Amino acid sequence: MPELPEVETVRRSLIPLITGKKIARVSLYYPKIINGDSKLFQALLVGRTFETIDRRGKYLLFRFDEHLTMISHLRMEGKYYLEPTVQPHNKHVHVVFELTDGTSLQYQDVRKFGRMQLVDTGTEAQVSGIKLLGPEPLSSDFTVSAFQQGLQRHHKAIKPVLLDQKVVTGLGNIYVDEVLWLSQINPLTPANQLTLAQVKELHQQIIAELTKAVAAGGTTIRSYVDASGHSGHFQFDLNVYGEEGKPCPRCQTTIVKIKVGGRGTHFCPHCQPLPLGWHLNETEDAVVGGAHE
DNA sequence: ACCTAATCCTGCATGC
DNA sequence: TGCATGCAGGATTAGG
Repeated sequence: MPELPEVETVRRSLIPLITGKKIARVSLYYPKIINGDSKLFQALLVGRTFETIDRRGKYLLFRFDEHLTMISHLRMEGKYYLEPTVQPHNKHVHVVFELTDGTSLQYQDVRKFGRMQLVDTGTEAQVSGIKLLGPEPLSSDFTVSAFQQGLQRHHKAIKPVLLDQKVVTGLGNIYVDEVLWLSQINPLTPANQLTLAQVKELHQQIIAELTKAVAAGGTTIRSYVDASGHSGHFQFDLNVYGEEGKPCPRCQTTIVKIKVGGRGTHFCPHCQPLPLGWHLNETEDAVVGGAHE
C-alpha cells in the first residue's frame, strides 16, 4: 500500500526511465481508472513528451510539454513499469502508454482503485483530493506549531486524524501505527489532548521515520515494488504493523490489533497506554467506560 | 458542521 | 476439493 516513501521511490525510479520519451498512443483496458473524459484523456496525451515527475502527498504529478500534467494516485496496489513492447504484461494492466520508441509505460493495478486525470500544469493544487492536503512532512512547511494547530482542531482519535491527509499528508496505515509506537502515543488518544511534548515527539518521529523509509526504498508488504521492479527494505524496520501477537521490541508486551476508525490498528498496550476511560474487552475491542457489567 | 459507514475491487486466508 | 465468507485499505460519498 503505497504511502509517501513508496510513492517517492516510484517517482525517483520512474524519472530516468521515461524522461524525454514521447507518447504515440494510449490504450485503456479499464476506463474507470480515468477521472473525467477517458477519450479526451487518450487524445490529449498523444504526441506529448514526459518531462519530469513531481509528487504532492501520495499523488504523482507527471509533467509533459504543452503545460499538461497527469495526476496519478496509486491507492492500494497501483504500479508503473516500462515494457519492451506495447503488449499488456497481464490482465491487471489497465493503461498502456505506447511510446514512439516501441516500448510502453504500463499501469498495473490489481484492485483497480488507482485513479488518473489530466489538468493544465499549475492548476493541480485546485483539484479535489489535492486542494485540502496538509503540509508535506519532509518540507519546511511542516512546523511544530502548524502541526499543533492542526491537531488542536480535532477531538477525534489521533489515528484517523493522521490518516486523513489534512493536518499532514503522506502517512498511511503502516506509518501511522509506526510513528505512534515510536512516540509512545495510543492511537485512540484524542488529537487535541496530546501534550506539547507529545506533539513535538510525534512531529520529530514522523520526519525521522519517513526520511528513513525513503532511504530504504519504501516498505514492501504484499506487493509493492518500484518502477524497476525492486522491493523496498523498510519492512524489516517495522515495530508494530503486522506484528500482532508478537512481543513489543521495546518492552516485550504482546502487540495487539484493534479497529480504530474502521482501520486495523497495531499498538503496544504497555508503551502506548489507553487514554483515561478506555479499556480492551476480551475480544480486544477498545471500549469506553468501566469494566462493570 | 461533524462523524461514521459504505463504497470501490481482487486475492488470499479461513471455515465447513 | 469446493464453495461461501470475510478481510485488507485510500479516498470519496452517502447518510445520520
